[in-house]
Amino acid sequence: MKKTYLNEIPNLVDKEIEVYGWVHEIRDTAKFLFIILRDSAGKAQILINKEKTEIYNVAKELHHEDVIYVKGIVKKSEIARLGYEIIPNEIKILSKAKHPLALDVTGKINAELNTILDARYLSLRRDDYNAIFKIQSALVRYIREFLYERGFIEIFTPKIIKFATEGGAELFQVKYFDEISYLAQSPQIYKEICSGAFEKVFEIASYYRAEKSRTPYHLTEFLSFDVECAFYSYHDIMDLLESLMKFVINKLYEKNEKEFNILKCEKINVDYKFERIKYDEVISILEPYGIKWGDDLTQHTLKLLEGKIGKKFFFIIDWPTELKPFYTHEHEDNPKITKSFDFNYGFLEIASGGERIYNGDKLVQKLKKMNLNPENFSLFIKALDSGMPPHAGFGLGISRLLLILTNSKNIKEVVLFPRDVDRLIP
RNA sequence: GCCCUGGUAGUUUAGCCCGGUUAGAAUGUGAGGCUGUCACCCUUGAGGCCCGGGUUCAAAUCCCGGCCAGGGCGCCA
Repeated sequence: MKKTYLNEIPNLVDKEIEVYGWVHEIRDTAKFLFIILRDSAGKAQILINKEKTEIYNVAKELHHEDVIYVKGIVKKSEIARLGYEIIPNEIKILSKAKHPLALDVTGKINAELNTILDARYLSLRRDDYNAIFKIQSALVRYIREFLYERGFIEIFTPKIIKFATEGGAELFQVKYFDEISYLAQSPQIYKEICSGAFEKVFEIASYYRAEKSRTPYHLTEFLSFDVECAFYSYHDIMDLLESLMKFVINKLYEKNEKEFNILKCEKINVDYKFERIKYDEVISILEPYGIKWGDDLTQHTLKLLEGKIGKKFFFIIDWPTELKPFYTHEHEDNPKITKSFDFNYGFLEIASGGERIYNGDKLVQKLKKMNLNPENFSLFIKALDSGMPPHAGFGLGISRLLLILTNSKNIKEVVLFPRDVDRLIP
């Protein structure tokens, strides 16, 4: 016989099955011992009659999170709240859990975030965290589904890089044999180069920033979803991102209802046109708060904006040139602003992108203007000089999106093994 | 890096303001009991004041420093 997964048992009434899983709950009454068994697919009640001493002698030794094997008959039950139960003919303990455990897997006694992270080996077994990461898996799957359907090529770019190229975010140094290298903070130039060959590319991977940020939204290692498309304008890219978001979120609500029910989080409505608000308009909305043109929009500022326009998905477009990275393409008729966008849900930035400079000479000019060394970009400049089409793209924070979808409070909750300024373990 | 708040059994939490109690509870864990439980229930045992210094006859409680955590800010292609 094969392992039966616990979600299958309603179809196996009166059949003998073999199940494997973890002891989730134990209730000990006068005549019966009730074990709630949990596996990756669901839960089932094991009903043990204490008069069956052979089985009871094994079962009375059970503790929370012990791993067991049960062979038994599935019975429909009016009394059992799950509707079905398993009457065992044999129980084996495969792996003992040493007590006390670091946290309560049933979630009846909650644990602090720090405890939850330290004991990820247990908190991932909790229904809520389990659901979050099943949603993450589905989210990535639907992104791939959407893009493969539209002729995109998935790429894998290097995470160990030679040059600390830009100002801005600090990079982690890595000893690379006899030279110094860095952990990539984005696939930017590599995905642009790839778009010059494949036209439409994407990558889902982790990147690194050595910033001592202590916020509920920043990590030193974060999962990014990057897209780059040749012959796309920034409005084309926003169209793509908007339809992708609608597809992915609707599909999640359709296919992963079980997980969202466990999390008890309200569905986010995406059934509207995602507004594209010009940076200029944002400034005029925020003028009463002393925000002026040229200011970056901090989280605090964006919270004020959310208060004005409400909590929804929207784009902020046409950012001042000096607020955007060196590769961002300016508007031809007004070089003070760029063909760029941020994509937000309320105050939280989820993605940013835009059109890129695709002419080598222009890029060199721009690098010099920003006090960056063109020599460090020689590969990229050659690529631009070798027939680089106009192109645009974006980078999206997967965990920030997951945070919103699962109504979580801290990004560390939705990352399996988060890395922040103070946490390198587990 | 700055500001605020906190740190009490494995976990979660009361007590702290107003110093003196066998430091209380829940859950988990050991023992026993209980008519099918479903946050089962009942009896009973074990288990705790972050670290260092100070004030005081006396510190979980007040003060200072450290470490750790959470939040706010800053930093942040």
